[in-house]
Amino acid sequence: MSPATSSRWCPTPEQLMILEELYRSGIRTPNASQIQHITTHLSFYGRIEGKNVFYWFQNHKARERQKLRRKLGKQLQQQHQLYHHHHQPNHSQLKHHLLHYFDSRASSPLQQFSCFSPVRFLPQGGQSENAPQQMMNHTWKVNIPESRAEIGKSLMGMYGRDWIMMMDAAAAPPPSPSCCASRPPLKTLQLFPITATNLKEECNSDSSNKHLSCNTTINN
Amino acid sequence: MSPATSSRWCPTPEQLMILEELYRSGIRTPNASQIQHITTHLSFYGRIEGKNVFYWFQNHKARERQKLRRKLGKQLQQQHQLYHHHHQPNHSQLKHHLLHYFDSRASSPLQQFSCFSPVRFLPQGGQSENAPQQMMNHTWKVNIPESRAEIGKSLMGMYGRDWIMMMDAAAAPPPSPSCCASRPPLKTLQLFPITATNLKEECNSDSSNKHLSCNTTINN
DNA sequence: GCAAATTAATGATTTATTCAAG
DNA sequence: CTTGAATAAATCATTAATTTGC
Repeated sequence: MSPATSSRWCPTPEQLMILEELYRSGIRTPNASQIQHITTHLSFYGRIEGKNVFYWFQNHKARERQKLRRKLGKQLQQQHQLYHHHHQPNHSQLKHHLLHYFDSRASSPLQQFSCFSPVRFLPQGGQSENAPQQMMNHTWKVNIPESRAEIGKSLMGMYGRDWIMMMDAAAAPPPSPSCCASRPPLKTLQLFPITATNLKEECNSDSSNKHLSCNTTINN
Repeated sequence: MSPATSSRWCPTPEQLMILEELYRSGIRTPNASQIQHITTHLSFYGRIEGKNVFYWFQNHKARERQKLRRKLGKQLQQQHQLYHHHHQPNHSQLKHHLLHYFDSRASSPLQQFSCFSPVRFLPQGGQSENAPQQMMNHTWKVNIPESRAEIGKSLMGMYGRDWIMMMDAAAAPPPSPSCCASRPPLKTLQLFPITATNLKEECNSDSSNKHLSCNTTINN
């Protein structure tokens, strides 16, 4: 029960706020670099690891989706029994269409190709171009001969397209590992100069079929 | 299309054979150490990475399961319409029971607790106790201060319980990276002195309910 | 007020499904 | 058509809210 023995990550309010803001700004499936940066940044507010960020986005996306799914289901059902009793336009399918909003590939195409752009917040200034080699974001085919002992804790994310490898960003143990350490708000505000492409979250029924038609025509 | 650019791993026959043998011997969900060892060993027969091993077991387990599922489904259905036409004993549930064979936690309990035992094959002799620190299998809370540049390619397996981190075992580039490089059989035979606990693969219908009862009574 | 007991949230794992190379 | 790779869905498990009886 001691905070050091706590088996799972307990996000501080600041961490949570930032994560949610990033999510709102369009990030759904951060890749290795993004996770690394986010983790580094958030580690300032408390202990955190890459996997926590990874999981958080995965869970949050899934749960927002299911929330929306439920809401839409109820809504459509209601609408249905109010108006036309027959001639059903296949609700589940419509729901399915709408839910494409949450697909990481479908949403925010910008974030798929620019590695760092969505996470422009590093408090140490925006010199993210100065230390690119720390990320080794290009290949996982290098031969590291023997220095096994100093691997980092690293992440295999069967995610971003290739397996992400990154050190745990939360190297510095924060002085107050317990939750709810309310720090000064800091630079949280300059975090999101992001061209939020297509978010909208509480999606309102329309304009989603374009997505789908695009998707469905691709395969088969 | 060139072997260096090939987008996905193409297992050599030897690699495949060994993997299947390991699978038959009871391994379903190898943990970090096991993946590491397997990868190291298999890398002798051709280029391979930890994630390949990881994926292979995942896919193989899933597909054996679905194969069995289909077979059982057909079989039961057939039996059903041959004999008693009514009084159905809930087939889907029975299938569900049988499929517990494939659950990594349910099967081969030995492999869950002994890290190295199922993979006792290291060709360099069984001195696996001499270099334990290369695996860092105890904690993911160490601080690696700055040596980011020499991370390995590492794996985050949201698998064994904690995130596995391991170097890619296939450090040495094999002379013939193309598939189907038939090497001499080598020590493939001394690989499996494993106490195969409960395998049986082509499971024959009975004896599976114990599993389930054990599982269901635990939670709730 | 305050713990024990319940319930709700959510972090972490595992399984199922889908995509796409060959 | 097979199967390696990737993603989404379902599930498990632990922590936080909340309720309840005292």
